[in-house]
Amino acid sequence: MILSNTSEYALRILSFMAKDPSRMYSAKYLIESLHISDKYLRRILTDLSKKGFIKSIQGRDGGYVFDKSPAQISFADVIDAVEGIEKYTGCVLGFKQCSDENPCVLHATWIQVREKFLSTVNQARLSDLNFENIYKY
Amino acid sequence: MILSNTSEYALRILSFMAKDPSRMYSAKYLIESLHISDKYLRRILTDLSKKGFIKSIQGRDGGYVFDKSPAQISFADVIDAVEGIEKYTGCVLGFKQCSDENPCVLHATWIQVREKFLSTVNQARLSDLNFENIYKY
DNA sequence: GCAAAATAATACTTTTATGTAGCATATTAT
DNA sequence: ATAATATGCTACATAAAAGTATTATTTTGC
Repeated sequence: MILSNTSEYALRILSFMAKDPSRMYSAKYLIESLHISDKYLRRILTDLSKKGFIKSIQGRDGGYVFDKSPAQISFADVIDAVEGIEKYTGCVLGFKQCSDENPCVLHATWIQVREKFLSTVNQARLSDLNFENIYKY
Repeated sequence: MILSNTSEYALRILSFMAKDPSRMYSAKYLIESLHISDKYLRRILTDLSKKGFIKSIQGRDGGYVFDKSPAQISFADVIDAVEGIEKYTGCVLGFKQCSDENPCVLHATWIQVREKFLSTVNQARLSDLNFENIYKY
């Protein structure tokens, strides 16, 4: 249920940028706003660029802009890009052969949670967030 | 969504024992049946004993038996005992001040997943499993 | 009593995720 | 041109989770 720190940071960055989705954000500004450590944040930004969510503008006055509309980016896309979604789709007991046809003892219970997770993260888009509170810390 | 290996193993052990909940299981037999590494499994068994789910019977012909009825043990109890449930109850973006009253930008979306997770693991009991398949690997 | 067979405790090793440092490369305002 | 200010890459450092080894303790059958 908990995402990795890397996914958490990636979502934090992109959802922050989504408030004003056409402007450019320098890494420096993101570091100051989001309080994620410099190099780690830069690595995630590079990753998100490679995966096509944002694009980098190098050189003086450079930064990052969305390369794809936030309306086209689901939470699942982001999670999958930075850590892989497979981790969240497997058997809760770790059995590789577990499936609807060949269920483990916890399958019927767990599938409810997993389906809710997958349907939610697949449907949720960066364009549809509540920007009343933008936490900084 | 994914549990830690330790939680996964704890659930694997207890759900295995729940098939025949009054018998005694030696660590040796559990190792052979569940293919969890010897020392790691023993540590989890010791943990589960201390937390009162099972009790150990020492000495020759010893082993482990349920100390509490499987009907009284929810998935949440097990997860909480071995790794703490707090990890699964916090803000998806890691904001400590995030709450229904003071939501982060992803709160409304994520709360659906979290509530489903929590209600499921709180309600599910070790006594109500489908024992058609017991995987060994 | 004592050997056998079990659990218990402690400390160590390995692996993975997270975080950091330093240098290389790219672009543009001047 | 070039200095300034960005991003990009590679390798290293730290922390936490996972897994292992060793030795101690407990109980029972004989």
